[in-house]
Amino acid sequence: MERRKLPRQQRAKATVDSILDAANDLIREKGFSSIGTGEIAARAGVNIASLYQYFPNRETILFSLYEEAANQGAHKLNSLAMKIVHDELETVVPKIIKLLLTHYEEHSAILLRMLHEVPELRRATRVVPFEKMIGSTIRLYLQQHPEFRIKDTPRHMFFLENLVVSNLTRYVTDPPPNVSRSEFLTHLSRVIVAYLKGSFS
Amino acid sequence: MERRKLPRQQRAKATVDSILDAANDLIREKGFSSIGTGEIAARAGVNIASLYQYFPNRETILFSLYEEAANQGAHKLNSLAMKIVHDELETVVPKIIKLLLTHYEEHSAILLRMLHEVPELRRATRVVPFEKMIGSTIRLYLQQHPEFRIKDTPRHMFFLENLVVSNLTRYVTDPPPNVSRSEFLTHLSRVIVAYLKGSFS
Amino acid sequence: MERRKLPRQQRAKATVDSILDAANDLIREKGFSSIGTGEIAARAGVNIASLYQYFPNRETILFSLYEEAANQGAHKLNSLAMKIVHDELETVVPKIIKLLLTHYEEHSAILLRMLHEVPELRRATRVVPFEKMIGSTIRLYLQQHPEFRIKDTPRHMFFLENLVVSNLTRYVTDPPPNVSRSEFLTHLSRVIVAYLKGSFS
Amino acid sequence: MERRKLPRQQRAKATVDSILDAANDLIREKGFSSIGTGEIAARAGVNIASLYQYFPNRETILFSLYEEAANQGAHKLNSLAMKIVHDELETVVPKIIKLLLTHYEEHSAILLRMLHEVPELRRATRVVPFEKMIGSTIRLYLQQHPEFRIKDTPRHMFFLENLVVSNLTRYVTDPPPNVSRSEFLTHLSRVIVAYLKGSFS
DNA sequence: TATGAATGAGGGTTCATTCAT
DNA sequence: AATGAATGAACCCTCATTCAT
Repeated sequence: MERRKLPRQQRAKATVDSILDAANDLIREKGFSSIGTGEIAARAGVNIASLYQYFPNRETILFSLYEEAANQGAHKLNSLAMKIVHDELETVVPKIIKLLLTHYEEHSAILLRMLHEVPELRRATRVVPFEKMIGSTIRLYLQQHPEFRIKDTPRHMFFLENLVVSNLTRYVTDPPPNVSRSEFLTHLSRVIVAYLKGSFS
Repeated sequence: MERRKLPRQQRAKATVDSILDAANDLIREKGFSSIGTGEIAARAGVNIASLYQYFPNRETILFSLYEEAANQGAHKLNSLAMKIVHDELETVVPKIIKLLLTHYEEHSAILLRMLHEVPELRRATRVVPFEKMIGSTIRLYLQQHPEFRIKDTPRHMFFLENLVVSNLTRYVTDPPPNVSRSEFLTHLSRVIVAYLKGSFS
Repeated sequence: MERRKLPRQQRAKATVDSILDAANDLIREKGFSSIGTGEIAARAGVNIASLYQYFPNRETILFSLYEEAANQGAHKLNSLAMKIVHDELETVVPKIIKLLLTHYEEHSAILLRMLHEVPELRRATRVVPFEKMIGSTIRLYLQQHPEFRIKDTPRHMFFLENLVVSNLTRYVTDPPPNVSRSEFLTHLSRVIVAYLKGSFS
Repeated sequence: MERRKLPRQQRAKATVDSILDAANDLIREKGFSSIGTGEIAARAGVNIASLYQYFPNRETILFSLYEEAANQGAHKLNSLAMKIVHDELETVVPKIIKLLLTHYEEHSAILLRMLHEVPELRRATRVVPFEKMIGSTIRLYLQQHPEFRIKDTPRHMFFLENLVVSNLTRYVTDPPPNVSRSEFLTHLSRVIVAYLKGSFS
């Protein structure tokens, strides 16, 4: 699951990037299971053997794609969280949710469909699902705000994480008719805030 | 996508069933993408050409499997809903949720993983996802209870359906540690009831 | 190393035979390492997938070829040996040697070059080298003729087997100029007889 | 088939040597057909392109290896032969045989397996098989000892050369159980002497 | 009807060798 | 002179599906 060798020269970096880009494009167009290494190489304008100099097998290409999108998202998420960690809850949540929605929209194929459609990836221990990263951020937030009635219990973490991830996921992959983006964001944020404030227990 | 011919004779029925059973078993063991028609036929003790006499292609087998599990679930769901439609909300919801959880647990491979891992199926118009069936039941219920502050608006339907389905789904496929089944059921039901009673708007 | 399935119908037997024949021809023409499954199938006029229905991998094809040539030779050898077992040594040996030479000549590519050039075959435990079969026959003969001064000791077996096999082998693969076939046969037989009679010990 | 350029500098000589050594090691470990140029270069700690600066193709590397082992053996053989050319036959033969056995044992992979397993080498006209070198020495010896009843006829050369080479070869590659080295050497020498003295004609 | 046989199309991967810096 | 990068050509093998008895 490791890359085979790291590109040292500029030319090689370009090759690797074009491979990754090509894979990305093809995934958006055709899904995962139907694309093959040959097709990726062809689209990238790269010899198939070159592809295999940097990626030991097909899976690793997909894995790299996911890793990149997830890490980038986690980075954005954490940056924002750091900045607004001391704001009011009603302000924080919508901002976070909006950022996540945007990121999911930009990388829906990779982040949302890939782990589902290629279950082997999930089994690859090195893959840390983006959802877990979101969960970590939520947990961190809760720990720094002991005033919430909702604590870091397994149950609440489960529901919270799911509340966030599943609604975003579904809004992107299976968008409901007649629900505008802002309407969705507002409502979801409100539900989350209500949950955090413990309107249920 | 239609079955090729309906089995009129007893023997043919048995053949079809053995194919479906074999597919079911293999799916549980190895997932979807890795199982092939030859393997299914072999496991079923049926000649590969016979298999193609009843199923025009690989997809149809999977489709039949899904259809059966979904319809059976919908049937159970509706039966229960009819019986308790006039009970109190706090009684109705946990019963429904429990039934759904049980059904999902029994058919997790088919109902939860298959549509995700085999995206072509989702595109097949004839497949009605079980989630939609759940949505319909919810909608029906809402229509018969105009006293709820939550109405049958697209937004509420979206959140409600998702609340139910995603939590059940995730509880089955990615069970949280340290959250007991009954704890989960209770909490989920409570959240749903709260949502229905409009604790958020 | 087992054949994958046995041909039951006449058609299938023909397919298998044509594969084996094609492989045989190609081996004579080009050697072993350079021929591939695709080439064999093409030459045989058979689809590559059909080939793999009867042979699980490339090696097995070569193996089958060897097995057939070796078994056929062993059979001829034993038939002859049974017939003349009670004749005089000076009569027996030339007949045996001539038979072996003829068999080697007919199957030189398979029997003489294959085991050398494809060392994996030798490691395949199921392959019984033809040379061992010859050795067995020699041993059997010695046991039935206790009057010889040469006994069935490891050392004598080693030399005898080698005397027979290596000279025949080399005569076929690397024929000496100016040594006629009959001259070779006569001389080799004479040496063997001398060795059997113990002109050395 | 020529080396591409002769190494003039010290560093280049070292590079060539490390390539040859690496190839040698790999051959002992894995055989011939399975080792590739990339592997050799990696093991030698040399860039693959550098390798191709000294060897125009894969074959040449193997060829160089053979050439070195064969020439070294021929040299040892001739040195010894010169020294003892006037000794008694019964003394000469065992010494020669022992030297050859030792040399074969030390270079069995190269001298015994390589020409067999890589038939292209044999076809390369520049390769003079070690066996031919042995044959030459035998012939030379016979010419200098006209008192032997065995003359330098094609037939006798064929048998003699084969007697020596094949027994040594087989003893090394396929050692018989329960035949000690010294027993083998003694017996083989005795047979050779007997043959030279014409105990058969 | 049921079964053995056949097949087209592709899919992942490797290797010897050459190019460009 | 030495190295990282690139590549063309294969090769082994599998699978969904159809044919023929």
